[in-house]
Amino acid sequence: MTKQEKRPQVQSTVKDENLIAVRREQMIQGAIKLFKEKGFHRATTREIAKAAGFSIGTLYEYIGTKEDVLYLVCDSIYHHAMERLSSYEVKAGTLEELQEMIREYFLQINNMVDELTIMYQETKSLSKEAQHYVFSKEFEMVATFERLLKRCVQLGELSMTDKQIHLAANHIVVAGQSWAFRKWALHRQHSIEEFIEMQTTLFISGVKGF
Amino acid sequence: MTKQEKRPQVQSTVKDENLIAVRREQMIQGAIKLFKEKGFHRATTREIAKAAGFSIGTLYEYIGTKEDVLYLVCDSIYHHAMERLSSYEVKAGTLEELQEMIREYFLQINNMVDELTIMYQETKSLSKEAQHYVFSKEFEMVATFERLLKRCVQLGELSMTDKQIHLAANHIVVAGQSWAFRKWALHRQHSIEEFIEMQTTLFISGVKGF
Amino acid sequence: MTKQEKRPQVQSTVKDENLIAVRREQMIQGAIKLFKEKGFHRATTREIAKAAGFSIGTLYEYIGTKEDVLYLVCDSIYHHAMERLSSYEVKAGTLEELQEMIREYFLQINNMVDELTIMYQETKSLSKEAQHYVFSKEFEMVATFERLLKRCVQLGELSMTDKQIHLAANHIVVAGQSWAFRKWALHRQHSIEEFIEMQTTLFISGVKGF
Amino acid sequence: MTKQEKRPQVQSTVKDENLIAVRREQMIQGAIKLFKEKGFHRATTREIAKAAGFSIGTLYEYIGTKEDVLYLVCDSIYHHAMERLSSYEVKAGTLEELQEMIREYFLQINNMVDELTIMYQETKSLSKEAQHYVFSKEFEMVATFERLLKRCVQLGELSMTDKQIHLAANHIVVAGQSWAFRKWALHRQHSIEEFIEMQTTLFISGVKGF
DNA sequence: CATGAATGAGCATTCATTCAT
DNA sequence: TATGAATGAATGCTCATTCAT
Repeated sequence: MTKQEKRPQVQSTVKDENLIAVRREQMIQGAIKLFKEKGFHRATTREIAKAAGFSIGTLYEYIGTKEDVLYLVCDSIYHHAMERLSSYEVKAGTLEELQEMIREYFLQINNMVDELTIMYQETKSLSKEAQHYVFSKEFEMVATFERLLKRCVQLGELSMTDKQIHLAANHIVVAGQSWAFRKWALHRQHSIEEFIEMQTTLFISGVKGF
Repeated sequence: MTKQEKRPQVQSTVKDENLIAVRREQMIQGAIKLFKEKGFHRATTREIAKAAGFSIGTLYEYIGTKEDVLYLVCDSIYHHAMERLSSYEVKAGTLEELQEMIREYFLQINNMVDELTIMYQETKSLSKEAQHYVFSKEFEMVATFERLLKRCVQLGELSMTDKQIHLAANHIVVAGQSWAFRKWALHRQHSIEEFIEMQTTLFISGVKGF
Repeated sequence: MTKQEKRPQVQSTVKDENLIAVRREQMIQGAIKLFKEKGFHRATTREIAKAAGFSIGTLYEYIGTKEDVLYLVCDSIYHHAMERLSSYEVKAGTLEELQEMIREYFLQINNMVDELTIMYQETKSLSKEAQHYVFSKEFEMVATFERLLKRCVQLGELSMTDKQIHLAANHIVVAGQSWAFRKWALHRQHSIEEFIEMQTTLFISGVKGF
Repeated sequence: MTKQEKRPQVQSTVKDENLIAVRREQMIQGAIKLFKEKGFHRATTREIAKAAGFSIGTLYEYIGTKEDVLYLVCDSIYHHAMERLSSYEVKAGTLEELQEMIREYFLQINNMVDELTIMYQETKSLSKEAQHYVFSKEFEMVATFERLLKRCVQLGELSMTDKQIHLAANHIVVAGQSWAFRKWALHRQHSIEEFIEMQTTLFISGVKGF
């Protein structure tokens, strides 16, 4: 099991937990829109507040630092994009299941291309602590694929060492991400379906080669 | 052949071309060191000047904008990292050549892990024009792998459609990059040699599956 | 009638119109004092803010550019100095009325010698747009004298062509201004009352000569 | 007689007086062209040097401060424009001579409208010392008209007190200057000949009124 | 809780002046 | 004498953060 990173806490002077959740959601949606356009650094806190629909003063009732907004955004993106997948419980351990999992993962990425692009580009602006937390979420995704591959190996569907499994899991995670961060190079020439199909073939044939 | 993008010009008030080259090199080296630590946005022009070994005034004798420093850095990195490889002329068109090419590419990335990480992370802060230029350089790298794969297909070593070739070329380029930008996930568990070997196997077996 | 120039707008991030008016007034008073001493170019925005009684940050909540301060100052000076006069409605059309008008105009200038000196000297530092606006205000002053002279001609008090009227109106406006911008040459030798009396004689006799 | 102001000295490291004169003339011509376009403050020393046809280093061999350039320019303009006139020796002392003198003065101004505009606008940027010097030159011009008027009074052509003479002399000097600094208001509607004729009439009739 | 005016440290950039060659 | 690279103080402006209302 993965070492469970503690979710960094974001300060708020407001008590009502419910309100906090609501306001932060507004904030996140506004910020995502803004960051897409100008990136984190070029977006000002005033703009973020405005995009969220409230005043700069209110913004600071719900966060401690500008960086908190970025963290909230990254956390939210990961939550929506990967939470379901990374808690996936391996069932059969067949190549079909692997294929299906890859498909789910790639489709999810395709659903959130812009959001994920933000995440990949801005993560480095987070504090070390927050960065670790985000990385740990991604690590869970890798771990999920590892579990699945390991199962396939156990069941004799594949033959791989642990190192190969680790690398292959990372590999598939990166391949998925590349659909987002290489949008400019890939989307013009391939549909998501083609991309999934080809990547799956490439990967499955690849790991069979081990 | 690739459409040749014009290299964006960086302004200088100094006339001596030689001196410009020298000072810019100092600047680039200092900036790389600095950007590694704090990233482009958090590095101030004064710090850049200091890291380069001269005053802020002198810095601005050799550039027009802070962004120019980033461009110079990216350009230099790409130049050193990829120039030789992306102008590679296909010879035999065998799988061995492909393997060798992959190896060269990955080793080159390993040589410049930190520099390339900077590049991948900061490119988006460049002006659209400079971004295009940098992307075009990367595109050349993809094109090189495409040429090689295409040759392999022509010679019957592989069987792939053009789309598959395009995707596979992108794939291998990304795989190489991941050694840099996923340092935190990969370097602890794999040596570069292992990484190369496994990725090569994965890739060659993969494309054979087409 | 004069073509009505649009008053150039000065940006502010503050919403309370009332507060804007108050702060700008502070700013104008501080700036006038400062510009008297060192002129617009040598006064720094920090000094302006300090003279206004607030911080540099606050200054920029009420203006967009340093130049805006100058515009605000010029506009304010003209407003206080000339607004009442330049909207003057001709009544009798006698030489007495003309004399009285000149007197009013000169006295007004005498009230604001320093402010007007600033205006005459710094106008050229305004943007073309703002310059036009200020010039248009001055043009109204000229036009007022033109209307008055024209009336005198209609009533047979004077005999002048339109060109002569135009020139004479400009002449009297300049004569008034000279009391401000030639302070060094005139104030030591003449009191304002003497100046008014002599200039009036000079002018009235002058135009009678046409 | 006028108190003779000492001409402020401009520092130079070069010994050859002849060369100094040549270089300064180049400098003045370049600077005038530049100041017309952007004014003194916005023109940089580098631009001045370039406009003069030599390097920034050389510029500073012939002046001590940027302000020296402005002083040199103002001095030169006054020299060319007024030297001849302000050393004028009164002859007959008739109204015809007065008229002729006014005409000469106005024509001279018309010849150098742009240069004089520079002078009127930038004088205030000079050091107090240099300002005094320039003012003293202008004072000589006033004094010349005073001498002429005084002579006319002596010969019974006019009847004026000393104060009236002083004011009238200032008046005519200002009237001439207004042809330059109110170019925008006057040149469109009047030719220089019309302007001279009307101003002369206005003035002569005016002073006759005393 | 919400607001938005106030703050001032911080930053990119400019430019007059110097001085080694 | 002429050159132009180097310098760094100075400046306009921004923006995260605070706090009185």
